[in-house]
Amino acid sequence: MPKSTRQSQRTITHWLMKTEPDVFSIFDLEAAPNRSTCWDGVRNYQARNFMRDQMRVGDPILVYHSNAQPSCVVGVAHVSAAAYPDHTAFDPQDPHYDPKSKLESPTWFMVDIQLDWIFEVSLSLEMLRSVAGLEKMELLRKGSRLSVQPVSKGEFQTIVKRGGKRA
DNA sequence: GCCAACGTTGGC
DNA sequence: GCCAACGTTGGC
Repeated sequence: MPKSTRQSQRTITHWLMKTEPDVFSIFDLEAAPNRSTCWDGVRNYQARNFMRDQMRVGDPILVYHSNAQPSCVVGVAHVSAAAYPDHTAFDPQDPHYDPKSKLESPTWFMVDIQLDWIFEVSLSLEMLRSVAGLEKMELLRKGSRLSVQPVSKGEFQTIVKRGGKRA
């Protein structure tokens, strides 16, 4: 997409973001200053484009624990800062270092997210597969690997309703 | 640990 | 531009 039209028509307003709880869990997010963090380390172009070109401050996010036992949607956050360059790509010591990302023309971007609430009930993939209205959800597609992905408003509301709010 | 499904790389 | 080889993600 040409730069001039990158941000023209916005079609997505709700999101799901994956994190491995062994690396950074929703409880780490809860414990972070201001219950917020920069979402660094995304190294996939489609996911980057979503963050850079579509996400806006305030957009709601489902937080998903991948590589967990079982993997679950665990709570709700929102975008608290729009996309800016991911500095971890510039640092040779960082595991997410990428030499092709230059200070003057960064390849990788990140947003900040802030926790809203943790679900009373974690929602596993197995459970979500049985919920009416989620048949087309990207997360439930076989082979789905996108770490930042769109969620429809309906899907979002259905999931939030099931999750409840932890006391 | 296995392996399917993807994304990226690089030879041609 | 094609595509085989390779690396990664992530459920199970």
